[in-house]
Amino acid sequence: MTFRERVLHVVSQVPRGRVVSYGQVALWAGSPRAARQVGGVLFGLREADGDVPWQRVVNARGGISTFKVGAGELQIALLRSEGVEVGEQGIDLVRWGWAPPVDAWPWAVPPPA
DNA sequence: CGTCTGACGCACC
DNA sequence: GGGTGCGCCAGAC
Repeated sequence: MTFRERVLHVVSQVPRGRVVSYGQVALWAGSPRAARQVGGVLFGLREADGDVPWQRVVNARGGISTFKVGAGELQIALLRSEGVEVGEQGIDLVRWGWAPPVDAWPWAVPPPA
């Protein structure tokens, strides 16, 4: 299982109409400080990777971070089409942010009493 | 192996 | 509010 595969797995779990930050994806992919690498993975997405909802990944402040020409507009359009409110300031993560089920967190297992 | 780079994040001005 | 600097680490060379 490569880092890239874990990232795509995590992103694929984000439900329609919700968003997560690069940092969170990195965290859940097992590399808490590898937020930049998450961006690198999404940057290199191909059709062969299937329907990965890359548009649901935004930066920690709810902003769009892609630099690919046109991708930013596309991302905003896709998010709005699934109900996410994208304002001038970006997205309200408190409202649209998503977190995976607690039992999906390997390190979230509470220590025995 | 060593180096470089960057869809980030955060601490500081 | 904004702008800058730097640590981060997986992957490409």
